[in-house]
Amino acid sequence: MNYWLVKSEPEAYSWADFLRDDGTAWTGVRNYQARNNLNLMQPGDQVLFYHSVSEKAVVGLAEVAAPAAPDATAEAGSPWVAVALRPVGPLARPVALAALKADARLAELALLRQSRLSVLPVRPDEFDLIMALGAA
DNA sequence: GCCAACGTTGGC
DNA sequence: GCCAACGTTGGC
Repeated sequence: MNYWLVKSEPEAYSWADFLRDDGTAWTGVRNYQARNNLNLMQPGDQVLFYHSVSEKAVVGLAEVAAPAAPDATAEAGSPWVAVALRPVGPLARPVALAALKADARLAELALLRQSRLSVLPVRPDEFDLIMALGAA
């Protein structure tokens, strides 16, 4: 079991949209490093859902429903892939970026080190801590 | 709205 | 193969 974090601008595709759709194909990733992370995802992996830009908080938990497959929104023959994600549930309390930065135990969190990457790995200890911070 | 970080493109 | 120019992302 591995842990990940995906980012979405809520104005483009929000957690509420994700719940409404009861999951979605995570298409549109056009960065090789992010793609490599998508390729490493396995069904059942847990995925933190992060709202970037306007909210800057982890808002929910998703899981991988299907592994990487060619991204249907990309040109045929292109290297881009998508995984299927399904919602697990919202965090009782969103965990703000500021809270992540404030916790010394998250100093190595990939999100903080590579703020522009949209699909990031999360260590098990980091995942547990973020889930604890997001619990009621 | 600005700017830093960083990936990509294209000229040489 | 290098590097300047440029575009995009995302925090502030």
